[in-house]
Amino acid sequence: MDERYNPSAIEPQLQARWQAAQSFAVREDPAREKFYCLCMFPYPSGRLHMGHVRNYTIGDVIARYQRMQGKNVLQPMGWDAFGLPAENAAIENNIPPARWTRANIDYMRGQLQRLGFGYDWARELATCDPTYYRWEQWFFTQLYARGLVYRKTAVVNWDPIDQTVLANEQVIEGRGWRSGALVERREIPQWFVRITAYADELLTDLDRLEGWPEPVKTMQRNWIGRSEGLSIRFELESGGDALEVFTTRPDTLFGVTYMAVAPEHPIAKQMAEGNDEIAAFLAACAQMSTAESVFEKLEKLGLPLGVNVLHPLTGQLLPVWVANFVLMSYGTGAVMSVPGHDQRDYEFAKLYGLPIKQVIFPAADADPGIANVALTEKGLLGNSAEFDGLDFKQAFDAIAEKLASTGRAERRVQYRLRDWLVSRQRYWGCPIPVVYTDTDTLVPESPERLPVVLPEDVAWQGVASPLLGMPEFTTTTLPGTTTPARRETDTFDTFFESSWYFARFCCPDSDSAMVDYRAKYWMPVDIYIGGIEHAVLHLLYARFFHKLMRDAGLAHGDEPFTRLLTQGMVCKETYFRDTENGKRTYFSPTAVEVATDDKGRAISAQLTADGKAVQIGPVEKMSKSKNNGIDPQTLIDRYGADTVRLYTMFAAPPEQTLEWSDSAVEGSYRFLRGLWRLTFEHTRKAAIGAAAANGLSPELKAVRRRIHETIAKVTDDISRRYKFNTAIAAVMELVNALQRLNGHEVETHRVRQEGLEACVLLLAPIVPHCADSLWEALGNTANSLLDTPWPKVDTTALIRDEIELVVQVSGKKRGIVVVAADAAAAVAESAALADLNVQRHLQGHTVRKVVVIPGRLVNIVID
RNA sequence: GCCCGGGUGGCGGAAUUGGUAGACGCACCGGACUUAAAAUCCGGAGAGGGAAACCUCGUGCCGGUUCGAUUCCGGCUUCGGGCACCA
Repeated sequence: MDERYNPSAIEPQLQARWQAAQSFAVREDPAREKFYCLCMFPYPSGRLHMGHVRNYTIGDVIARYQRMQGKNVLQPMGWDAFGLPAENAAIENNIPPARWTRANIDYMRGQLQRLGFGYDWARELATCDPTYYRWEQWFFTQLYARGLVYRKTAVVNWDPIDQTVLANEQVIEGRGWRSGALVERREIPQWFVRITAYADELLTDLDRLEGWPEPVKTMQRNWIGRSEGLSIRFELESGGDALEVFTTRPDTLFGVTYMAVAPEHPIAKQMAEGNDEIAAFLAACAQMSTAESVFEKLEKLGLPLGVNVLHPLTGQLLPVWVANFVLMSYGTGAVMSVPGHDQRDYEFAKLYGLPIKQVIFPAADADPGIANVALTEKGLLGNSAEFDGLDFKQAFDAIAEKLASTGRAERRVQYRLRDWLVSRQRYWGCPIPVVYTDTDTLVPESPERLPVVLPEDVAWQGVASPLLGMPEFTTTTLPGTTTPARRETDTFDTFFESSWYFARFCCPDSDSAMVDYRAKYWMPVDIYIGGIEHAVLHLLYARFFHKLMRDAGLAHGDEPFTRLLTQGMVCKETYFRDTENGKRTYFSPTAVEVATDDKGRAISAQLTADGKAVQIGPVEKMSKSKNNGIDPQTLIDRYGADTVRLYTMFAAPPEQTLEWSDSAVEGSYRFLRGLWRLTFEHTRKAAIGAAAANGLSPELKAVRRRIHETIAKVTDDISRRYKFNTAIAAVMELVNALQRLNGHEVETHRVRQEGLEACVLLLAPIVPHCADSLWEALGNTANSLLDTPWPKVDTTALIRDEIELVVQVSGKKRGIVVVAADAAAAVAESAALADLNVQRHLQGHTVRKVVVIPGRLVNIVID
C-alpha cells in the first residue's frame, strides 16, 4: 500500500481490471433475484455535464449497493442520439449530424468509463442506429394497423425567412432565433398517436405506483386532466352547423352571455372573408407562439364576429366572439362564456362591456355578489327558470337530462391531455415509415422493407432538412409493387426513441424481434433515476408506450418503472449579452469574472476575454442553450473520479436542486486522503499483547456501538431514504471517531480493524476505486469488493446502559439528565425535577402537567 | 397565466413519525509543527447580552393548532422546474 492516496494511479488500473474481467456483464439467471437499475440515458451533446455526473453516480451507488445485497444487477447505458443540437452543429460547422453525434458518443463514453460507472457495455445502444430504430418503425406500422395513429393538421411555428418549422425553444420573443423574422402560425399535416385512448388507464394506474414520488403523480394527474361535463350544441341563428362546446359547469348555463371561438375556428375564418377588421385580427393572432406559457400571458383580446347563436334553453340570442385566448387544439375550439362565474370571462366581459349575469348564489347567507370579481365557487342556482334553488349536482343532472331530451347535449368525459404529435419536420431523427402515392394516399411500409434508413452522408444547404432535396431518399415504390411512390420526409419526435429503450436494453442484439424473452426476466425497471424536468412528458410517454407494447404482446405488467427517483436540477447562474437584433448570447461561467460585495453577493461580472461587462442572469438548470454548464472533466483530472462522485453525493440530497459551487470539492478529497492515511497507519503496525479476559473497555464498547449504529444508519439512508449525503456524513463521523482511537493493543487494533472495514464497505458503492484499494490493504484479498456482502449490524453492540433525556420547562430546553436506558416514566420525571437549572425555572410556579416521551424528553408545563 | 417543488448560520446542508435547531463538510479566525511554504494536527464560531453559570431572540413573511412547530393548517412572498417541437 502506498503511503499517499493517489487516485490517478489506482483508478485507471482498477477500471482496466473491471473491463478485462467484464465485471459488470450480466445475464438472466432465474435462480437469483434480479435488480434493474436504470438512469435516463444522455443526449450526446459533446461532454458530460454535472447533471449527468449526479444522475449516473446516484444510479451507480444504488446498483453497486444492490449487488452487495446479492442481487443480479443490470445497469446499462446508451445514447438518446437523435435531436436538434446535432442539426445546429451541422448548420454552424458543416459537420454531418451523424459524424458529430458519433464523435460525441465516443468522447462521452470515455468520460463515463473514467468515472468508474459499472455498466454492462455489451448492451450499449444508440437510438440513431438503424438496428435500434427499425423496431420503432415496425412498431409504428403495427400501431397504424391497430388504428392508433392518424394524420391531422396542427399548428406549428413557421419561420417565413428560413422556410422552416421552429421548435418553441427556437422562438425568442416571437422571432426566429436565426433569421430574426416574426414567427407565423401555420397549419400543416402531422402524425399523431392516440394517447387519449389510454388516458383513463394512465390516470388510474398512477394510484398503484407506490414507488413514485407523490408530486410527480400529481403533475401527471393534472396533465391528463380528466373532467366530467356536458357537450352542448348552440344552434346558429343563421342555421348551418351548430357551435359545439364542452363545459364542466352546466349549472351556469343561464349565465352564458356570449360565446368565444379560437382564431382558427371555421366560423372565425368564414366571417373573416369580406371583413377586413376580423381578417386583421386573425392575422395578428397568427403571430402568436404555439407555446402555452407565452399564450397564457397574452392580453385577452377579442372581436365580435357578427353572428349569433341561440341559447339552448331560453332561445335568447348570444353573440359569437373570436378571442385570442381560446385554443383550437383544446376541445372544440369554442367555449360558452359565463362572465358571472368565470374570472377570465369576467375580465373579458368587463373589457368589452358584455353583460354579466349572476346565476349561482352561495348556500351560506354571506353573498359576495359579482360586482368586482366572478363568483367561481359552486352554490345554489338562481335566475335559472325551473332550475332555481338546485345545487350543483342536481342542476347538472336536471340540465343534462333536459338538453339530452332535445338532442342538444350529452354527458362527456374530457381530458386535457391531447394526442401525441410525433412527426417533426427535421432531418436528424428516425424516418417515419410511410410512403405516398401520386394522389397522396398514404401507405405504411411493409416489414420486409424496414428499416427505412436515414441517409447519413448529407450536405447542408440553408437550414431546412436535407432530405427534402434528396430524390434518392424520397423516390421509392409502393411496398410490394413497382408503382412509383414518394417517401415521407418527416421524422419522429425524439421522445419516441426514449419511450422504449429500457425494454431494448434487456436484449439489445435481438434481430428478429423488437424485444424477446429476456425482457420478461429483467422488466420492469426496479428503479429509474433521472431529472425532475421529465416528470410529465418523457415519463408519461414511456408509460404509454409500455402499455402499447403490452397490448401488442411485447411487454408484461402494466407499468415499466416500479420506483422512480427524480433528481433535482444542477443549477448555475447564467451570463449573457443582448445584441441589437434581439439575439442573446450566453457566456460560460468559466469565461466570466464576477465581482462580489463583502457579503459574497455578486454585484457585477465581466468577460475575461474582453474585460467588458456581461449581464448576470438568473440561476438556471445547466444547459447547452444557456451555456452555464460546468465541465466535470477538470475536477476529475484534478481530484479523480472518487472525489467527484463523493462530492456530488455529499453536496445535497438527490431530489433537491443543487446550486453548483466547486469550492467545496476539496473537503471530499481531504476526507478520502485522511481515511487512506488512517488505514495506512493502522496496517503498518501489528497488534500488541494478548486479549484481556474481561472483554472490551467502556471506551472501546462505545466505539463498537458507533460502528454498528453507523452501519444501521447508512443502510437505511441508502436503501430506504436515498439520502446519500447523510450516509456520507455518518461515515465521516465514524472515521473521526476512529482517528481519535489511539494505540495498537490487541483489542484497540481489532476494533479499529472492524471500524475501518465497515467504513470501506459502506463507502464501496460511492467511491469504488478507493474502497477497493483499502479493502485489499486491510487484508481482504480473497474476494472482489464488488461481491462482498454488505455489512450486517451486530445488535448486541447497540445496547446502551444509559441515555440522555432532554428536560423542557413549558417547551423550552432547560437541562439534560442521564437515566437508565429502560427507566420508567416516573423515574425520568423525578430525575428531571431534580435538575438544578430546572428547579430554578420552577420556582414560584405551579406544575400543571408533565409530559414524558420515553427515551426522548420530559416537558414540565408550568402556569 | 396554470400545475409541481423549494426558502434553515458567511456557504452546501442536518434535524427520518410533531420532541435538544444548525450534525457533517466548505470558507473563515486563533494556535501547534516548519528556516519558510504546502500538507497535517488542536481549538473557536447563529445573532445579541453576560466574568461565568446562564438568559433572550432565531428556520422567507403574517396568522392558527399544540405541553411542544423547521416539521401540521390558512394566507402571502420569493426562487426553481414543467406547460405538449430543448432533451
